[in-house]
Amino acid sequence: MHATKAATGTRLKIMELAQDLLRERGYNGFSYGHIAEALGVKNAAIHYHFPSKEDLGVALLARERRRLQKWIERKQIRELDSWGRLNWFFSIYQHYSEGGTRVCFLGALESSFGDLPASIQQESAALNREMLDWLGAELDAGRQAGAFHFAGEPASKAALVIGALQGAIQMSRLGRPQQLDTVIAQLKADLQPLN
Amino acid sequence: MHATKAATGTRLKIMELAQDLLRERGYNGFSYGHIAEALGVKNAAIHYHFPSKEDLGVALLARERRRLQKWIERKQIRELDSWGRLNWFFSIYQHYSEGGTRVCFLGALESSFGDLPASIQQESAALNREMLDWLGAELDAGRQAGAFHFAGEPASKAALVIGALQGAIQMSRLGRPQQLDTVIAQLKADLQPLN
DNA sequence: CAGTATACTTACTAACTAGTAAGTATGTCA
DNA sequence: TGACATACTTACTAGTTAGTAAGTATACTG
Repeated sequence: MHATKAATGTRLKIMELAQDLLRERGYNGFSYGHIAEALGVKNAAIHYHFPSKEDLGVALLARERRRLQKWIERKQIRELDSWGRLNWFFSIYQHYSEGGTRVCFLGALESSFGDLPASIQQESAALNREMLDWLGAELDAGRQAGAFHFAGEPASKAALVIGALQGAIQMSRLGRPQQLDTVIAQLKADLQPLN
Repeated sequence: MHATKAATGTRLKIMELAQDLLRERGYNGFSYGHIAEALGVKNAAIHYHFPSKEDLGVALLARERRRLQKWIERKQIRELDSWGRLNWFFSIYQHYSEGGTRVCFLGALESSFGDLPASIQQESAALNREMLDWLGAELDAGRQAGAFHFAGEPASKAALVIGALQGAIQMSRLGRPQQLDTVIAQLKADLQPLN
């Protein structure tokens, strides 16, 4: 009596591999054939678990949204201070980067946004909104507590921070693997209280 | 006796259209067929001007690099003050965005970077380097002149700014067309001298 | 033991992809 | 006038794509 079907684990393996391929080559850069070959099965096996590529994309984004919510609600995270939670948020992107070989979900999807299925566009927008909302509230609370310093609206600063992380992880692939860490250090310096 | 062949202008039209498609749908999201159909010619006509898709991509990036250099060297730009040049740089991205429908060149290419031809990867890296170098020097000079205020290395701040612009232009497509302007306003607020 | 669900494989299709070879219309120039 | 270059078209190929229909092996279940 499982919550989700995972008898042989193929479904999970497909998702893991698809996620890596998506973040390495973009939505139009990977095929069911690539996944099938890497897993040693036929492409029809992938269609059995995810009838269309759209289903697979939506499943990946929905899982990432669930993960983000779980992370946010986790006791270990909630017990950290403002800087601790911010560093935890940065570490998500550092993990995404994997040494400058991959980008984050939204960065991988946005560049081909124009011909993405509507459901994937919607899931992307929802994930983006959830990240912006969380970080905005976090920056707001941290500034009120004196942990952060910045001008303007928390929502604007949150957009800047997430945009910078997304852009930096992409730049890291252009022969500049240290770029993400550099930008994170700069973001932290810019948020430092004045004295 | 022309510098470049442009008798009927088809070559130029191809580049304009390819640039729009690239920035709307990514490198793997547009085909010679799309360009040919929109121009009312056959796909072989595109191959006549650009034998391979790689040639077309390289031509687009090389042109963008030339444009950036010309812009930088232009007298009108050189005569502006630090904030004037920075605003001019921001306006490039605002123009790129076209109301939240498209992203910048590097953003469009980086998400499928893994399976891009080597020559396109190199041109992308060169364009990125040139932008970072210019903005880094600009921020350095502006801070020394007292026009800007920021902590840390100019190169790091330049990476943050360009990353934020690249990320924000992508976020603008996720149902948040105002996101680029919001981030630009925040970047400017963060660079403001303290008193 | 029969029936059913799961997790596939085999074998296929229609559409699209970049790219090519050969032919043609038009203009330029000696 | 004739040779040549430019800018295409026609007609094609080989490979890849997402997706489907029908069959099969295995395990569970009443």
